[in-house]
Amino acid sequence: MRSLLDGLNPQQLAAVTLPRESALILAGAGSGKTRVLTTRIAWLIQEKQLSPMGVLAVTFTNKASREMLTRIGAMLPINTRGMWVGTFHGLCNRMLRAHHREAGLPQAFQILDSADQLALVKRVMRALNVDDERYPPRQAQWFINGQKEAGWRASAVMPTDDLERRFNEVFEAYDRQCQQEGVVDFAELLLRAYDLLSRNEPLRVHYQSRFQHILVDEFQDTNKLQYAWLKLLAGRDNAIFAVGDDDQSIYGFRGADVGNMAAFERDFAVRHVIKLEQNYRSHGNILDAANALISRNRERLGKNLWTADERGEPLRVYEAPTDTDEAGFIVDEVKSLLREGTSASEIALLYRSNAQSRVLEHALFSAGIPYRVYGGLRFFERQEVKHALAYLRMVANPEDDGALLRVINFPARGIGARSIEHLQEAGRARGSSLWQAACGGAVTGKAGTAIGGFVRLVDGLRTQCAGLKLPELVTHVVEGSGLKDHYQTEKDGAERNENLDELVNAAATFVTEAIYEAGAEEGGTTDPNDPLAALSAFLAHASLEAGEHQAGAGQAALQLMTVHAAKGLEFQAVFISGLEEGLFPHDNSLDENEGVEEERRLMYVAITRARRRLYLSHAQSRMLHGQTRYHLPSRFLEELPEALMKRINASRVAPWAPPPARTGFPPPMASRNDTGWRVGQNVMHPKFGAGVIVSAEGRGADARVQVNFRDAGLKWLALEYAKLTPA
DNA sequence: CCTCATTGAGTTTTT
DNA sequence: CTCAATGAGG
Repeated sequence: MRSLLDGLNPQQLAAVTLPRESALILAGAGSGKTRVLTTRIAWLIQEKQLSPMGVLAVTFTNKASREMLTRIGAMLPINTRGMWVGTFHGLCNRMLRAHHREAGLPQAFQILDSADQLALVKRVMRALNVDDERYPPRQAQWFINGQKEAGWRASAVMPTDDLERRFNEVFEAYDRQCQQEGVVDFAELLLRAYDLLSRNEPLRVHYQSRFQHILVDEFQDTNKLQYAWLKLLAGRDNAIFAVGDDDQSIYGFRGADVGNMAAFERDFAVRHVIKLEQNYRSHGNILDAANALISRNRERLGKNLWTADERGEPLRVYEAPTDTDEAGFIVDEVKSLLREGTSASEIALLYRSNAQSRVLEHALFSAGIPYRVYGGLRFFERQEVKHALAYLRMVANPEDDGALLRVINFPARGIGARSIEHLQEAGRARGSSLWQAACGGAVTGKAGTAIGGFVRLVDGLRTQCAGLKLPELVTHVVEGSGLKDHYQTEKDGAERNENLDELVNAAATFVTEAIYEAGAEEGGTTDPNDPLAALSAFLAHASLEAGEHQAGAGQAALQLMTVHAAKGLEFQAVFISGLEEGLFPHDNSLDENEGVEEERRLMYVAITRARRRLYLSHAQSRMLHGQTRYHLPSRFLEELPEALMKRINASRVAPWAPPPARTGFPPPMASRNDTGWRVGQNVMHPKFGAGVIVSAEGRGADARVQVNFRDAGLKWLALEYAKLTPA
């Protein structure tokens, strides 16, 4: 019989078979970290007679947790359903559903996604009369999430300035409103689960004695609250097996704290730190480039990837005059890769920000190459789906003001802004939900009649749905709400109605596949046969897995995504485009603490996605926000060893050839000025260093140019005095 | 109350 | 440029 441990290298084997004690596994890119995680779980169950229910395995994405379950299922003859393998949010949701009473939540509590949350923040701010010019709702949302992720409620926050004081008032009112409506945001799922365990000793003891082994994937991405939750579950006796890579920490901007790795070593007196440094993914040149780049970072735990594989090809570097040319180059190369037999789905086009996908898409579309963009609008975030979900939320819990506001006048039934304001005033006056205000006939007159119609509609749906199974229930709501009819008559409604049908399918799939895992927790109150519980579980699924339900996923298509979205994936050939100062590294990250280091890690992640071939490209000029912008090549290009690279265009494009005119457009205002310098030209200044000319004006003694310096920023220079040299 | 036009802002993002 | 959010007019 084939052993679980066959084919593991010594480090992997050591990690998999560690005794029951906390350990940190530093797993480099492509070093087989998922294999180690899943094999350890299987090994514990098979060789150490650990019950599958004694394992808690946490990941960040649904995809990763599904992958883990699939692999465990392939290794062991057990039913993985019901195992506690999931995302932080998914597992907290599960815990809160099972103990909603102890957690102070209604049985049918709903989960707000970011958009729902922002809407609620805005609503609260309006109620508090907060000036949204001085206090932008987005920032308030960011503040609230930041506090929660650090483990703080509004009552515990010590505001340091006026802005924070105001935001904290919003925070407090927001949480009160959430409680009244019976809704929780993503961060609240974690905070509430943490509070539940820390306050409820019997429950804590119960889970602590159950989860003898806790395994954490992508540990470098945990935030303070997630770490605290893990510590609570670990208690004194349980072992945490943390797998992570500090070099791939790219979510610092949203609260991930690499410091948790050091804290973990200290707090858990970790004796075994195992480094997985053998890379099974990339050719030598690619790996060397990645190593050279990341060695520039100061804050590292230290790790050097190596491969037994051959050196492979050099990295191909291309400098294009414009973003359009860059896209054209990429399309040409893609075509030849496809001709050579590389599968389209094995080719990835990566970029730093989503806005950059447009040019690439345009070029690919014109060339007739099938592609798929990740990170677009997700299924459960589509307008029509959100509307249907809002009706479903009203069925599950009519106190949900957010859901009510979304659909009270959709499809239009004559309830305008004024009527809604009246309703909100009434709700505020009685301290009740909008639904109760509406039922109580708080608004009179013509508007009252319309509102009454809405109340009867929702009441009708609620009674009619009482005995229905989930898929029928969804069908009934989609039709009974009038959404179907509404989109039937709208001109672009056909696709929307297809998505509504797809929602019914999603509900049917959910029932057969997912629901029973959530039910029947010991000590819990969730009954899988209770239709309300089923509906709540489905709605939670919709919030927590917004992205997973995508059409046309399986087809052979080129993969377009941001570098962030590419983490964890690998491809035969990878293009990293837009390697320009200001874009990658991004301007907005440069002034942040360690911002450049995080950008560099991002670049490291990008490089290490490639197995065999890696293209790096940049453009001298680029359309950004409707304007032509000129950027210097990214510093990251200079940080890669020249010996590993092949500049494939050196002969084709002279350094300061004017960008060719685009057909149908006036030529970029580059060439025509009297200063003797060209916009877009790279220059050197004795004091300010490297820069690029952004604009130029005047002549003779008045001639001056505006230069964007990499380090010194934007400057106007009088050419009579400035010692500018071409670079 | 609804539709069209103007204005303004615009990293990365999973849950 | 392109989307979202406001404001004027039907």
